[in-house]
Amino acid sequence: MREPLPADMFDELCPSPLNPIRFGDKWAALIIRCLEDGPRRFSELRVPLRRVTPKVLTGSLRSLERGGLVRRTVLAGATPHVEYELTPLGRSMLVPLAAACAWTEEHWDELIDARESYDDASGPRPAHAYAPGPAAGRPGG
Amino acid sequence: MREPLPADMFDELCPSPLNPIRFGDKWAALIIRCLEDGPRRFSELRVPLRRVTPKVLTGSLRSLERGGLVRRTVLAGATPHVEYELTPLGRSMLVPLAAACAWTEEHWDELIDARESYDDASGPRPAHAYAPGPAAGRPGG
DNA sequence: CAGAATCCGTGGGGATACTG
DNA sequence: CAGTATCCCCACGGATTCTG
Repeated sequence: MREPLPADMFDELCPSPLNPIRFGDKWAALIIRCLEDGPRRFSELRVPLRRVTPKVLTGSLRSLERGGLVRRTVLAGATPHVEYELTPLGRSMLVPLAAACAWTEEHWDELIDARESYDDASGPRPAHAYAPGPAAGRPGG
Repeated sequence: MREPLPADMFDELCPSPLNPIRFGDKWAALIIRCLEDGPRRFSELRVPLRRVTPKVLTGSLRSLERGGLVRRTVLAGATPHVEYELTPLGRSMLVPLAAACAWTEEHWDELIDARESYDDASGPRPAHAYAPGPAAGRPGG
């Protein structure tokens, strides 16, 4: 709740297009995990999410707020101070999110192998190699 | 298993951008539900998924195949005959999919209300009305 | 600190028409 | 029947720069 978020909270291949299950937009699931232990400031979020530009992070947070999953609070004071926290609705989403993460973790190797063998088989092909990646992002792990 | 898929299997607002949980691309979750009871032919899938153009349906099926969730089988014969079915991996995905659907169904009203009040509050605003819809689709119901 | 403004590339996804 | 082939649009998301 009070510990700062670790900079290496997520590894570089996260989110991955291999994961078919996605919560919100590309970064939403990661944001939700960052808020799991209590409210966080914008700049706190930027630490584990340093690969996300401020514009994109803001957009993602606005989208979560719009969906009722996150509440944005402007604290009074001389300098800007904004906190983001999960709403009860957002918190309830941790359940299916955990289920999705568990599934992904359990089947990660199969997902890798499946894509590899598909691409091996259809890559060398001359025509109709048609291989559109899924529009998916890896939620958590 | 043998009953044809009903044309009204999904309602028109499905998938909906209100749902933050998404499996694969826009139509993947619907396809998976269509395959739940056994293998289906391309034209069988087109009945409940009649709003999806053949090109897009093919793309979605290829993506599922690439991810190892669906197997495509060309049956021998004079006229083209292709079947799609869930792999064990695809079938295992029914579990988190069901969890997601349950969550969505349970919180549907809250999702609607949240967006409505957000848009009511920020819509009339002059500047920074910044309201980017989430890149999400409604999985099942 | 917490963003906003601007520019821009990529590709998902729809419409339409055609084919082995 | 089971797709392909084109064309097109625009929303997502990244880079960069600027500000109350």
